Amino acid sequence: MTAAVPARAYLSIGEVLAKLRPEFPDVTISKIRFLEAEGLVEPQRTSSGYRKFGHDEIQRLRYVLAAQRDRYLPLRVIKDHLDAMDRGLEPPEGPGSGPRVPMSVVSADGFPTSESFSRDGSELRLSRSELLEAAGLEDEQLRQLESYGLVGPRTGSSHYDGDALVVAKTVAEMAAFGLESRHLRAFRSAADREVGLVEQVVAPLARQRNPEARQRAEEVVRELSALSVRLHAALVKAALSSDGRR
Amino acid sequence: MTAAVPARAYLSIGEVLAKLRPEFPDVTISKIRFLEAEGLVEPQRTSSGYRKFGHDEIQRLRYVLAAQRDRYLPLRVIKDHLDAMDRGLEPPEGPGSGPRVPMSVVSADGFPTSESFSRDGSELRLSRSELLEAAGLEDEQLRQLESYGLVGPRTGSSHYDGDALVVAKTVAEMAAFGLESRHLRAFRSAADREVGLVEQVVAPLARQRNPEARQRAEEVVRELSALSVRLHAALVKAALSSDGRR
DNA sequence: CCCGACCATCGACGCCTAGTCGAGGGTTGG
DNA sequence: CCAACCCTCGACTAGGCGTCGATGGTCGGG
Repeated sequence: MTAAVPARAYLSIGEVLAKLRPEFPDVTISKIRFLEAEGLVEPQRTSSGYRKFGHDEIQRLRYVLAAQRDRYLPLRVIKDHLDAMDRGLEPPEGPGSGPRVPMSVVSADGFPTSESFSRDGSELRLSRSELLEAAGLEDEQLRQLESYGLVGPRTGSSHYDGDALVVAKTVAEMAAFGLESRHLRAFRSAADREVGLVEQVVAPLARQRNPEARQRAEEVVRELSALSVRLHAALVKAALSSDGRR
Repeated sequence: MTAAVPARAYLSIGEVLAKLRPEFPDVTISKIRFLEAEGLVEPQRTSSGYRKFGHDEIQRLRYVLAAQRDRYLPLRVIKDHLDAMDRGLEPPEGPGSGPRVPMSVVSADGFPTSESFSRDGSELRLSRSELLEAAGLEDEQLRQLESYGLVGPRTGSSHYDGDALVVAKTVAEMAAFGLESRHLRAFRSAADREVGLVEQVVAPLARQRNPEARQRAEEVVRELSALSVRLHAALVKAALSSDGRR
C-alpha cells in the first residue's frame, strides 16, 4: 500500500519530516538541520553526506519537539536533559514525585518545581481518590463519568492513568460552564468512531506477527490519531467561527 | 515606627526590589516595570503616580520570577496561568500529555503558523484553485469534501479561509492512509454536536445586547471549544492506548 | 528653598533564541 | 539527462526580554 514504506533501517531527512509532521505540524527540514547544528541530535551520514536517521534519533527528535511544544523548554535545557539521559541518569525532574502537590507556596530556593514528566502520560497511576483530588471532581461526578464510559481505570487494574486525569480535569472545567456528564456522552461515541476508523486502517498491519509490521502499525496509529484530532479541532473551529460571523 | 522596616501596607518599587533581591538576584527595577507593562502585575499608584505594591502583588512577582527561573516558562504563558488563577482555576499543569492545545495551524510552505485555537487563521482568503494547490488535493476530492460539508467557502463569499485549509490539508494526509471523504463524514457530525453544545451554553449570553455580555460570550466560546477539543483528544488517545495494551 | 535620592514615562537600542532563506552545488533513480 | 532530493554556509529576521538614557516630577531633611 504505502509508497513511502521505510523498510530500511535509516530514513532520509525528508522521510523523517513526513513521519513527524502529523504529530508536530510545524517541524521543517531546516528546523531539523538546525537542531542538529545545536547538538540535539546527531544522525549518521551516508558516504555521500546525506543524513540518515535511525529509530532512536527519531525518538530523540520527538522528545525535543514535545518538550518545546508542551513544556516550553528552551533548547539549551532540552539538550542538557538529553545529555544527562545519555549518561544514564534518568531525565530531569526533581522531587515532584507524588501525584502533584497542590501548588505549594512559592518556595524560596529553586529546585525545579516540576511535574513528573511521563513519556506520554499513561505511566501515571492514580488511585480513585487521588484522581478526584487531582482533577477537582466530586465522587458523584466521577461515578457518572464512569457510567458514561468517559473515564475508567486502566483495563485490568484499578488505577487511573494520565489520560484519565486529563479527561477528568477537562470535564471538571467544563462543568463550571454548566455542562454535565450526560451532555458529554456524545464525545465518547465520537471518539469511539474515530478509533474504529483508525483500527480499520491498521488492522491488516496489526494482524501480522512480523515485529517490523507491528512497529509500523504503532506508528500509523500515532499519525492517524494526530491527524484525526487535528481534523476534529479544525472542524469545530471552522463551525464556530463561521456561525459567529453570520 | 521606625522607617527601617516598612510596616506600612504598600512598598515602593525600590523597597520591593530590596525584598526580592535575596531570592532573585537578577531582578531589577526596570524588569519590574517591564513586567507591569506586559500585564503580569498591576500595582496601585499613589496620587503622584508612584507605584505601590501590596503583599499580593509581591507574591505575584515572586510567582512570575520563580516560574521563569525554575520552569523556563515564557512570560506569555505565565500570564495565562495568572489570569486563569484570577478566575479561580488552577492551571499549574497536571502531568498528562500537554493540555496546551497542540494545534498549530497549518505549517507547510511559508505562511504563518498561527498557534493555539482562537488566534485566527481565518484572515486568509484562498480561491478554490489556490486551496487545491496549497492542500495538495485533487479537484474531485475537494468536491467530495464539500458534498459532505467538511469544507466550504466562507459563508457569503466564494473564498476559503484558514480553517478550510487546515481541514483540507489534514484530509489530504489522511487520504494517504486510505481514508476517504465518506469515512470522514462522522467527523463533521461530531463537530456539529459539539458546537451545538457550546452554543447552548452561550445562548443566554449571546442573546443579550449588552456589549459586555457579548464579549463574555465570545470568551466562553473560546474556552469551551478549547476544552471540548481537549476532551476529544484525550478520549481518542485513551481509547487507543487502552486497546493497544490489551 | 534647595539638594540628593527616588520615581515616572518614553523611545531607542541591544542581545539572544530559534529559526528561515537562498545561492551554489552534489546525488540519486527512473 | 532530468526531477527530486540532499548538502553547506552565510545572511537575515521576528519575537522575547529587557536595558539605557533623556527628561522631568516628588519627597524629605537641613
